[in-house]
Amino acid sequence: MFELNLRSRAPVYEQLVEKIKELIINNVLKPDQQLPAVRVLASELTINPNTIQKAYRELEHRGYIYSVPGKGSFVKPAVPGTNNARLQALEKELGKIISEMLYLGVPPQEIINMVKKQLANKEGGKLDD
Amino acid sequence: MFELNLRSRAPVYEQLVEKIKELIINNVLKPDQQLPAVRVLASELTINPNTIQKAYRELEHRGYIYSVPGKGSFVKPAVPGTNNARLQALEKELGKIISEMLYLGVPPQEIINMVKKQLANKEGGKLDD
DNA sequence: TAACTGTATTATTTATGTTAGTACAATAAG
DNA sequence: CTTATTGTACTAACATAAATAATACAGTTA
Repeated sequence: MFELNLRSRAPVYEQLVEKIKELIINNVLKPDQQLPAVRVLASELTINPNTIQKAYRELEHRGYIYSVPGKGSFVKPAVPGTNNARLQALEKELGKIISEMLYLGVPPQEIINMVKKQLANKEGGKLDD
Repeated sequence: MFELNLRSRAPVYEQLVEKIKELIINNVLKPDQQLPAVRVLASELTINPNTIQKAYRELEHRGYIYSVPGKGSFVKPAVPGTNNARLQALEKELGKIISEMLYLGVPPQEIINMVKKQLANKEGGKLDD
């Protein structure tokens, strides 16, 4: 499914959260699609099932998946306009990145072009549906 | 100078790195300006000098400050076009944020408007010089 | 019933962050 | 030269978090 960097200073469960979140955001994992079972994924990645469960618990807490005992864990369909807190955090992050780009000497117009280019790429990516 | 969240899961030295980096990027700390001495800042924040030194070491490694034994630690002037690796990382981060905004239902045009608004704010901030 | 799901619990090991205390060389000012 | 500052280095001790290991239990499905 994906790979992990065991040497990284970032905890394994955090890496898992980021990777899976990324797959969900990029629509590689579709809404209501079932995720690998805790034990299965643990076996594939040769890490402890508890670590997977910790990642799944975190993903559920952040609203990206939902788990049903006895059935499995599934991708939670996104409901637009629901996550204003997260959106506000993203806008703040965006501000930090822009500030640092300016600091590194990138002209404002080039930053806008970067964004437009990224948006164009994502639109193209929607053809995955 | 600033405040720290000792209850946060983020290590104190990492918080320090982020805060100081932010002050440098936003030009609150000017190029070649001297930073507080390791022991002084440790005393102000009532934390161990070793923790401050660890943060300073990290900041120096990332290219934001330079330290001279016997003299002090200073803000390193940014040289545009020098940090392509960091710029590439920022562009990647930017992509992630844009992807998540789209995922949350933000229209592309609104994202561009956000960026333009942020850029306008930063231009205004340049009046600090 | 049997084989799967998620979930919970306890104990142990390992890694990292933080503090504490001490020490040394370079710099600047008296 | 002396003194007080600076950054830097080192070891030891402690606290916390991450990760593993080994079970166990309840809900679901065939």
